[in-house]
Amino acid sequence: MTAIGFEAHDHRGCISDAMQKAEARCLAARLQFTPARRRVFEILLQGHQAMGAYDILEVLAQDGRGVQPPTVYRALDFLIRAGLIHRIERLNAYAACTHLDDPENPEAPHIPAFLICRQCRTVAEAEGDRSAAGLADAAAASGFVVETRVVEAEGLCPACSDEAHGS
Amino acid sequence: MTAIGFEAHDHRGCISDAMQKAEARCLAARLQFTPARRRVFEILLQGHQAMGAYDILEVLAQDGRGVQPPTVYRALDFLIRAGLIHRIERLNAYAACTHLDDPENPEAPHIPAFLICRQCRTVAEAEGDRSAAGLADAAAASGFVVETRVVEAEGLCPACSDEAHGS
DNA sequence: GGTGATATGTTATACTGTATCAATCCCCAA
DNA sequence: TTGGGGATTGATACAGTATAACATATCACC
Repeated sequence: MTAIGFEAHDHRGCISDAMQKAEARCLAARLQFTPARRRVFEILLQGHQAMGAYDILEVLAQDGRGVQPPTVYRALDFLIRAGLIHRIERLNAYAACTHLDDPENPEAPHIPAFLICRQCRTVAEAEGDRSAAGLADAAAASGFVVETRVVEAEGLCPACSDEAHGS
Repeated sequence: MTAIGFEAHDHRGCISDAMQKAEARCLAARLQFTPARRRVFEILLQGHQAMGAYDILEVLAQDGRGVQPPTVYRALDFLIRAGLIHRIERLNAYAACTHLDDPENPEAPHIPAFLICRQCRTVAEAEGDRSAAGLADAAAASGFVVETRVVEAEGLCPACSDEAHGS
């Protein structure tokens, strides 16, 4: 269970890697990875931060593109359906998926669990399958049919936590 | 792990029970359970459904009270801090807590997990401590300090599921 | 009775998301 | 080549969710 996002890494490579994987994924699934969608994905890759739809809108505006909310929401919808990004319910925000690998089974949407720093908004993504086990039990016991899950924790990331302690 | 909400029960008794427990809890914690707060809690107890803040506002309006959004949000904030209700992130909605018991340790906020029916909006609340275990592992591994958690599953409750199958 | 903390009233506004309809693009078959 | 149909984008307007800011009132407590 790795939690990318709180560790130093080659960010430029990380972005281009993700873009390539996204390309491959859309190609394989016959999804149209259009410029607008590509750009929104790129913006979300810039930090490992959650961004609101209107934050993205601002960046797009700086590009000189059309800047209506539906444009952004459509791109976000697409990226979510394609499994390239996730919605962070707690923040009403969106973050790029950091588990684009899985060449074996690219279709299977994983069950993500998020660690959200309330201070710097950095989001780390962990596999949440184990987290989901308890839910599955409760659901099974009551006859509830689970379709989607949300597992999120909010708190302080290592860096902001250190800062807070003045260390 | 019981999931109240999908089972038949004495609803009137369920409401008055909850009100009494809430009274006791606020008294013990020296919190002011004012009429406005009491009324909002009561409204949320009416169904085991999640209600939006503006849904509650409508009901309050029928009472002939002041009907500004801040009134409702303040009451909701209070009830959440008091542990009497929970916010359902997935729905931007609020639901009364169904685990007001725990006379041993009323202070300790439990970790709730919700089963949300996307059709009838009924919300069942299960203990989510096990669900949180996986998250705790991931957090510990990366040095993340968890403060709050969100564990929610959306799907079909037994009744709506049966309906869908035309049985 | 005075005082400070808590709670409520009121107005305005910010933030988040969607409905709707028109225009465009692009693949592909006839 | 042409045109038909699905998917995408543009653009306007609006719906739904939440909070800022300031004034007023209430209450516990001294």
